This record gives sequence, structure tokens and C-alpha cells, in this order.
Amino acid sequence: MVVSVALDISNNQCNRLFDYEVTKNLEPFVKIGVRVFVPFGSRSILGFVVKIIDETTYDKPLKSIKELIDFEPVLSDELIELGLKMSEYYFSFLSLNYLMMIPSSLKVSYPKVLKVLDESKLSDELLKKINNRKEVPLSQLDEFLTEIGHLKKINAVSITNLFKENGKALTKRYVYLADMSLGKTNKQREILSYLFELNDKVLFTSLVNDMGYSASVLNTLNKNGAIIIKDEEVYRSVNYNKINNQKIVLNTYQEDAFKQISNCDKYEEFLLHGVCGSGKTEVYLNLIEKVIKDNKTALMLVPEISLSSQISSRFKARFGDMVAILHSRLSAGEKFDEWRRIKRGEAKIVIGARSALFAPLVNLGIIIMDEEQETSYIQDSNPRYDSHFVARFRARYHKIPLVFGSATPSVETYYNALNDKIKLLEIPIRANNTKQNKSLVIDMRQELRENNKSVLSRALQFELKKTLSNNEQAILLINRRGYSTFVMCRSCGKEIKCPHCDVSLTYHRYNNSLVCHYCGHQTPSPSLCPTCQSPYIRFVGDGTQKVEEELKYLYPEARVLRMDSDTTKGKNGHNEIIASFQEHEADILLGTQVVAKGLDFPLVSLVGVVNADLGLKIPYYDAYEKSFDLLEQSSGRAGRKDTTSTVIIQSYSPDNEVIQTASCHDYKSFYQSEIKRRRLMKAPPFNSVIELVVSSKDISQASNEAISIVNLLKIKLPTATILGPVKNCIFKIKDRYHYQITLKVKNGDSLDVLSYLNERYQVFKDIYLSIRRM
DNA sequence: AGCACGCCGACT
DNA sequence: GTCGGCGTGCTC
Repeated sequence: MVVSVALDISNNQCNRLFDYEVTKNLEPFVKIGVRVFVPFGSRSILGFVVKIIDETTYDKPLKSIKELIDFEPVLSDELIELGLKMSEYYFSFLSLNYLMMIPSSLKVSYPKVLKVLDESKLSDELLKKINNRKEVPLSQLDEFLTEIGHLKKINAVSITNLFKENGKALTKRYVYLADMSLGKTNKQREILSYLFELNDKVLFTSLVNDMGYSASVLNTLNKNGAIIIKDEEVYRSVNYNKINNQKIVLNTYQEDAFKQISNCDKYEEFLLHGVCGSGKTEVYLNLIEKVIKDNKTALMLVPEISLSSQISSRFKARFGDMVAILHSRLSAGEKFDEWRRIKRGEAKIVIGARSALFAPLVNLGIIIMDEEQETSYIQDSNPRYDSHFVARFRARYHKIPLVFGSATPSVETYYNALNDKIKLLEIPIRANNTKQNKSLVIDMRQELRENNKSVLSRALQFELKKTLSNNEQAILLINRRGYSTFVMCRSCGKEIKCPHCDVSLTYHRYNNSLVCHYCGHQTPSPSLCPTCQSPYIRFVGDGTQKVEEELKYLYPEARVLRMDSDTTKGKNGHNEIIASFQEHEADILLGTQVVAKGLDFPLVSLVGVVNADLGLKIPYYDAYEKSFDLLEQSSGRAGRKDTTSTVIIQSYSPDNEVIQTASCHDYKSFYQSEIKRRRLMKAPPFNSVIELVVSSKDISQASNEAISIVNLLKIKLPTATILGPVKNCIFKIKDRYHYQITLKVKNGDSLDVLSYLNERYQVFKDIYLSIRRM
């Protein structure tokens, strides 16, 4: 038996499958998706069994699997296949895809240990430190490293990689002695007497791997009743608070959406488009209930931010212990427990952020992605993926409906809905029949002309005063996507940059230092400008502080809560602030994007967007879409109850179509103007955007290589739009020079040339190519 | 990645 | 002469 294994190594050259022989005794247990421990070069590392094959194409003799870690696969065939697809589509490392899919407790580390072979060669100090231990972690022997180097050369010690599981394995298979007298052969009696002498249960793996007994002997003994083989695991149960469940009668729109989706028994995509408060969640609850009745399981994705709040409690109220909730605030142990509850089929409903997509659910009946347009559905760091892609894979695999829900769908999803790729279901009214007021747009240029130099317009000041005197709450939003705090010299106008990278250093207040975002370079914050020695350097902040000062000055009696990266430092900082605001411990909540997302504050009657334009200026194709979404979401924060509420949008370009359509909550008009821009820009949904970055320490090598790649792309992809090569926006990172090529390809075009390039550049030492699908 | 192997400068 | 620096190449 031969298996192809994905190795736990994140490296271009090892990003492929390696074949291993399976010894006879392990054969019955090796399945797709189990973790194995394999020899690789002079080391031993973790791998995932991806394929079981008849014979290898490798021309040298194969090595054998050293140890089997799982008796039950940690990854299903489905997830193994998904990993392969993701790695092909996103040009990412296969092993990282698999590691991302399992709880961190099932990952391993490789601590090095020292074993003594010839004591007489060791120094007294070292011997004392080792203190007769058989294996000593190398990490405890820092001060002896030079000596150990010598000892290793003369074979007085050996250094080996231990293989350490971070948590408990999924199951441990144990062997118990049942009846001594049933041993028939010599081998059988040998095992039985060993068990008898030990007088304890024994790990199945130790009998097979360490003592060399074949599994078939043990199986025979088990069949004859001489021993008992049992899979055991320890696990804590997670307790949930039970909340009363209120079932709400669906209105006709909700009912229609429910019927259409629940009647679907194949892979099909739906877009549930309903304004804020239109009762989409109630539709989800009913859909999931139906799926559970049909004895299937359900996966519900929500943006990370809303998990802390209401949605999860509503689901727990309705479905109780059947719900597993996965979010980033769980400890590793808690995540592992939830994961196992899902794996064993105890939890049939999974609610979670993006990473919950990989929940080990079998027999899926529906996938729901709420607030489908949220950027948190895209994982930006390696391995990069878009939840839409993964959700589509899983829904197609299980032949089930995939439901996207949103008040402001992404342009791409809405385009697909209008073109019959996704079935559009609309809920045009709010469930409680309240109506959404038009937002008030304030022209900040006019304010300045009329000599109001404050960042707060007169209208906003007036409304704030009114809100405070009514003892109600207000939210002020600062749109600062892509901004950071950096240091600028007012004399020479230069900002302080990283000596290795071409970026401004970010100011960290807590230790008064400057840090490079890209390479981690850190330096104390200077008091003189390094370029011109002027003492007039200042911190260009994000504006929250300035607004806060202004509020304090204008309304000294108001209690202001600030929510930004500085005040949400602690693990729970963010939640605490929200809870405190909900308890009306503050009158004004001031913050960035996060305050706009999906939170429910019934006492809020005023929402002010301090600078609506900033997000529009960012040079990404989706800048308008994101701004519209933000404005629409923030206005949704006002008037969650029946009180008449006000939304004020301050802008220096009040005629911009985003500001205009968002102030009327007119998604369709926004979409119509936006889709025209996208077509002109050859942006999604009309084209896919792929970025290639070529880098080298040698500036001309990087540029030459980029040019030759562009030339190749021009031949292989004649219909594509190819931009560049241009210097990357951060040209120099860690002393390497970066050139970027942007590729806009028609959906469905063959990208074989990219796979080819990806493979070809793996062999080069000093020149890297990274391919990112946007 | 990480480890072995191998080819050059600085030292007993 | 040898130690040990890091560039190079390979791992089923």
C-alpha cells in the first residue's frame, strides 16, 4: 500500500505530495484524512494522507510511514478534496490549508531533544544539568550549545526531533485484557501475558508501532473475546445558558423565501435581500429547523463581529445543545471540544465566523452566509481564501442550497442574482413596519465657508445637544479604512520611514516607539526629525482623538466612549466597550468601522458620520461599495426601536453618488451606477483580478524578471488586461525589491500559465514570485 | 523549512 | 593543518 502525503512544511519546493509505503500492520488503519508521522530527509514530520495509490511515480525506493496518529481521519474526504482545490485556485500551500481546517490542538510541534550516547565525553556541568534524564529538551540547554555541537560530531550525543501533539488526539485506541485463557497461538499468548503482567490498558499504537505485533493478531484476539479494543477520548462539555425561545410568525415575504429555499433539493444559490431589520434571521431559523427535521446538519456563517452579540443567543434559544458556536475568542481547548462535538454528530448546527466553514459536519443540508458582503469573509493572510469560494465547494459537494443574506449585497453577488446565477429573494419591508429615515447630508465645504472650523458641523452639534438633553445615545463614526498613525515632521514634511522597507513607521503609544508593519523593525520614538533635526515633529493620528477633544470641549458633561485599536487592546476590550455602551454607561460612542457593524443599541437616536469621504479616496475597485455599505450599516444603527432617529453624513463631496444613494438607502440606484463603473474598469464581476509580485534583492533582476513574465502572459493570455510591471506600493521590504503585475482575466479563462509560473519559480533561490487571487 | 554537504578564511 | 562560516541542494 502506497499513500501520497501532504507534509507539514510551508515551503514552495515541498508544496506537493510525497509518497510513502505503508507497512502491513498499519494498512487496515490508514485512510484518507488521517495524520501520519513520516521520515523526511533526516527529520520526521507530520503529514496528512491525501491519496491512497497503487504505485508511485517516484524512482527511488519509498520510505515507510513511521507512525499512525489517528484511527479516525481528522479530515473527511470532502475536506481533503477542498484543500486540493483551494491550493490550485489560490496558489497556496496545501499543508497550510489542511492545518487551517483542524483545531490547533491537533497540530504538532517538533521540540529537539538531546540523548546521551557516551557519558564519559560530557563535561561535569552538562552531566549535572542532564541529571540522568534519558531525553533532555534542547531548549533547556542554551548555555551548552557549543559543547553539544562538539559532542554531536564525536557521536557522544544525538539530537532528535521529538514529535509533540499540542493537544489530545482525537481518539486513543486502547487494548484491555479480557480473558487470559483464550490465547490460541504463541503470538497470542505472548500478547496476553504481556497485558497480564502490565495489569493495565495498553495503547494499541504501542503494541503495533513499538512492539511490532500485527494488527490482525490483535483483531483476532478481540474477535475471540480475549481482549477488548476500545477507542477512548476525554472531553469537557461546554455549557450553554438556556434562553426562552420566541417563535415569530413569518410575513408573506419571509414565508415565500422560506418555501423557495426549503423546496430546493439540489445545489442552488439564493440571495436573501432584505433591508436592516427585515427579519432575515427568522427565515434562517426556520430553514435550519427544517433541515434538522430532515436529519441533516446546517452551517451558518456570520461576520466575526456579530458573534459576540445577539445572533448566537437566538440560535441557542431555539436549538439548545445542538448548536456549536465557533469564534476567535474561544480558547484552544474550547475550540477543540466544539470541534469534537461536531465531529461526533452531537452538534448538528454550527454557527461561526469564516473559519467555521471547515467545521467537520457530515450530511450537510444547508449553508447560510449572513451579511454576505462583509470583508471579514475573506482571509487575507496565508492561506488566502474567500468564504464564497469555499461555501460554493461545500454546497456543491453536498448538493444543497447555499443562501447569501444581505441588506447591501456585494456588487458581484447582486450582479449574479440579476443574471440568474443566484436566485433573488427580496424582503422589501421591515419586520416591525418602522420606516428608515432619509439621512441628512451636510456639505462640509459650506461649513468652512461659513467659518465653522470644527470637525463637527453645526447640524451635528445641534443634534448631539438634543440627543444628550433627551438622555438618549449617539454614535459617531470615523471612516478611516487604510489609515494608520505615523510621525511627520512639520518643518521638512517628511515622515519617518523604515530603513529596510519603503513604508512609514507606525507609532505605538504604549511604549512610545515606532514599529515597521512589514518587517517588525522597532525604534524608540525620536524627539528630533532624523532628516532635518527639527524638533517640530508630530503624530498624524486617525482623528478619533481630535473628535474626542472637540466633544469634551463642546459637551463637557457628556460621557464619551472611544472604540478604536488603542482602546480595544485587551482580549475582551471590544466586548466590554459595547456592553458598557449598551448599559447606557456612556452617551456618545466614538469609533471606526467596528461601531457600524450589526450591533443593537436601542437607545441610540443619532448617528453621525464625521468624514464620509475618506473611504472613497482609496484606490481599490471596491472603495465605493465598501463606503456605501458602511454608510448604510451605520444608519441602520439608528432607530432600532420606534423612536424617530437622525442620521447625519458629513462630506466634502456631497454630490458623490455613493453619498447620495446611501442617504436615501437606495441600494438599487447605487448598484446601477456602480456596475457601470465596474464594467469600464474591467473589475469584478466582469473580470477576476490577480496580482503577481516578483521580488529579488537585486533591483534589476527583479525588474527584468517581471518584464519577461509580462511578455509571457501577453502571449499566453491574449484577451487579458495586463498592467505593469510597476514598483509595488511598498517597493522595498526586508531589503528585497518588489514589482507588481496586475492581471484582469475573463472569468473562466484558462490560467494554466499561472500554475506553470508558480511551479517554475519554485526552483529559483533568489527570486520569488507570489500570485494572489483578489 | 531544516539539515547535510562542501568549499573558503582565520586561528592553534 | 583544523574549525566553523554560510552558500547550495535535496528531501518520498
